[in-house]
Amino acid sequence: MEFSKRTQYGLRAMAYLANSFGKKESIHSLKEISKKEKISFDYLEKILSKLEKKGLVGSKRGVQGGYFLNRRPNKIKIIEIIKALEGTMAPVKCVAKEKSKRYKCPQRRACKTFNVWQKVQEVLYSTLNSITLADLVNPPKKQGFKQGKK
Amino acid sequence: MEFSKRTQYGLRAMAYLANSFGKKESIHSLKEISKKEKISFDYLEKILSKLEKKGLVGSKRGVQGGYFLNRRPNKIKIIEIIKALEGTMAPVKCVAKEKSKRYKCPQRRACKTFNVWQKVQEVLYSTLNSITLADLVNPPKKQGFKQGKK
DNA sequence: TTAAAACCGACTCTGAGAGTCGGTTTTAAG
DNA sequence: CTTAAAACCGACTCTCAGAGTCGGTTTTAA
Repeated sequence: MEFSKRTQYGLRAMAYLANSFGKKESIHSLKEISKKEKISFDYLEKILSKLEKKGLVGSKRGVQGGYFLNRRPNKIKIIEIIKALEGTMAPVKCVAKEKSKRYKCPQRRACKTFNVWQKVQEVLYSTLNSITLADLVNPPKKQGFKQGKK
Repeated sequence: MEFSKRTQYGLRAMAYLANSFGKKESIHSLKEISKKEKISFDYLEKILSKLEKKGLVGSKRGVQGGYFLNRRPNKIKIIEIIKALEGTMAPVKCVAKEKSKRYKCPQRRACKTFNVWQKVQEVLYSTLNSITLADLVNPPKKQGFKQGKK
């Protein structure tokens, strides 16, 4: 039950980009990000490429190019990033919201554990749906985030 | 970010045992459980063995033997089962409560994402800490569980 | 005495995750 | 117009934990 490195790295990279959003230099090369965040250059590339395809970041090719956020940090929910990289937010296949990821086990009807997993998903969802990149860069209070509704 | 089959199976088996707790036949053989829950006999054995070592289930050897819950279902929290099988409840290594599972990454101090993972852990913890096996066997309401505090 | 059960360690098999590599295209700057 | 810095892309390897199997040992009720 661990989030993949992919997701962890991706989130770090996004936070990095968010940190300079709106400022003078808000576009950053792969090289820079990977160096600063100590993430393998080649691997990070795949991650950012994925995030780009999902429309979360934009890119500019050529000299002076790099990546940047496509939206204001407070408009990018953490759950979007995680879903983009993890594919789903489901703790088990049978509760996946995405049709393609879901797997309905034969004994679904009788399954006593279904509700637990559903609850877990719900709670994860509502939590990560209520935090944005802006909250990371500029934490709301001394610690932690406020509880969000679905 | 999926819970392992191990955990999923384990929870199902526990729910199965909880279902007959207190009744006439509250001890069940591996063979029976694996058949009813459609889980590989050999694999389930390893799972129950683990749960036994953690004191969650008891066992009786020999003819007429089997497994049974060591405590009343309402005294067994879901989080205990998950921790026993998953090892930890941490979504990433750096927030693991268990010293042995924790990994403090070099740039911890500057990490903008730490709080998110901590929040996720907190929310998972408080959720699964508030649900017991009894809730599975006999769901509280038409659906879902009430929110629990840490 | 027998058969049903838990117990146990060692083994295999597989796939996803993590990371690497080589080359192509785009583009700002000199 | 040339060069170098960057994104882009597909194919490749490598590893390990998870999932499952197997063969044998011990315990115990009937």
